[in-house]
Amino acid sequence: MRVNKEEIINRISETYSKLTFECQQKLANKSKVLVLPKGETLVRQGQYSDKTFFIFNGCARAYYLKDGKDISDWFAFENDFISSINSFFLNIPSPHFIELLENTVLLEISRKDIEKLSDDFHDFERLSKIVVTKTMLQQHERISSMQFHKAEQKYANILSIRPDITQRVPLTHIASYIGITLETLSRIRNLKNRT
Amino acid sequence: MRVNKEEIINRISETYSKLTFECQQKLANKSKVLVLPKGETLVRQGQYSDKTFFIFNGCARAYYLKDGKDISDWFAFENDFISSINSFFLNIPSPHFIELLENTVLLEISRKDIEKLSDDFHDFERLSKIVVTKTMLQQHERISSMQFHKAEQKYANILSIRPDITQRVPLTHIASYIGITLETLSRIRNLKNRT
DNA sequence: TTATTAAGTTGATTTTTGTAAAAAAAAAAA
DNA sequence: TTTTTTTTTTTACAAAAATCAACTTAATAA
Repeated sequence: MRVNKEEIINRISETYSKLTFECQQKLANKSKVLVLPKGETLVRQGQYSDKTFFIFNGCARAYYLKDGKDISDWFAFENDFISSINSFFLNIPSPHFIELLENTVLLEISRKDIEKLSDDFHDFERLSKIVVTKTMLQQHERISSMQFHKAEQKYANILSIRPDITQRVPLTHIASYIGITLETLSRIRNLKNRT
Repeated sequence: MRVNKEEIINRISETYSKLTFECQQKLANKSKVLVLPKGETLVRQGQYSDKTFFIFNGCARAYYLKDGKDISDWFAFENDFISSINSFFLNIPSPHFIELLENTVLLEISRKDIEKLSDDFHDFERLSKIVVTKTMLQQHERISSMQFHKAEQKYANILSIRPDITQRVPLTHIASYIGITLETLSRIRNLKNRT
């Protein structure tokens, strides 16, 4: 797949917060386009990951293994950013894996370069603030949804936020993401079908 | 209680990200020190709240009423910021109340002024990014803790983050914050005592 | 295509937690 | 202090969801 780096950066600028031409160019110098197949692992548990990834198209998943169980922590679709957030922000070994759930085109940027760009360009600092703020608001939403709702309500909630998720993400991952077992999710869905 | 505004602003600058003297002065012009007693309500449900509050000392709680039940959404202690996050960032009527759990000294700043300061000062933009990032990381931590842990582990978790919370916040609020009932929390605490 | 593996469903059972109501303890007010 | 109110604990019971195991369906590879 042929992809143009400038087009990706332009999309970031349009989606989050406008960047000057100069800043976009500097970002282009520092970033790398990756075109990768479904199943590819971007980050492994235990490894330091100082990269953040912008999904141009496709989708990715962050998850961790807890007592051998696979627990999904985050999904990112087109126009979302994803990183191993603890490793990226706290500079510790990643507790997460990140893998691609579809063939995906993404832009990779390192923390070092983000820091440099944030130092040099006020508008880049703003963009990164806006990205973080959006993530923070999504997490807040997710906490509300988890805090005193039944499994059925949590599932309804994620469907309302992303109606196509069941077409793009295996149910096991959706289940662990909302904090229920696959079996419980399966039952919920069957109740729905019968009505 | 006598409190010096410059001292509060200096503490913000030291805690999160250094502000130039000029920026600190501008912030002083725009902000207001509040000295309020325990029990005071800062924000009511349904009201637009475009303020953020920095807790110099004391503590505050954001909560909402869901089917008549009081559910704690956030606690803020000294050196934390608190706001009705949906109202503040999305400019919608607040789903939350915010109340003080102790006699509290705080600094109030409006969104309009934060935006202006962020436009005018790169270092203020950076500070606000850092505040949001810290909140985002705390929420991430909280999600992990809620996702696949039993009530007991969730309680252990909050205690490890803030060991003095049981001395400062009624158990009802701690329970709803971690998404369990007061009765369940009470059972957990008694199991602990017997070992 | 067939074989193999992965993903999702179903049922029986157990564990965990919520609900409701009452009692005890602690804190605040008179 | 005594009274009143708030907070926390305790119990019995019900509901929700987890676990375990078997089975079905779908997807992938040979």
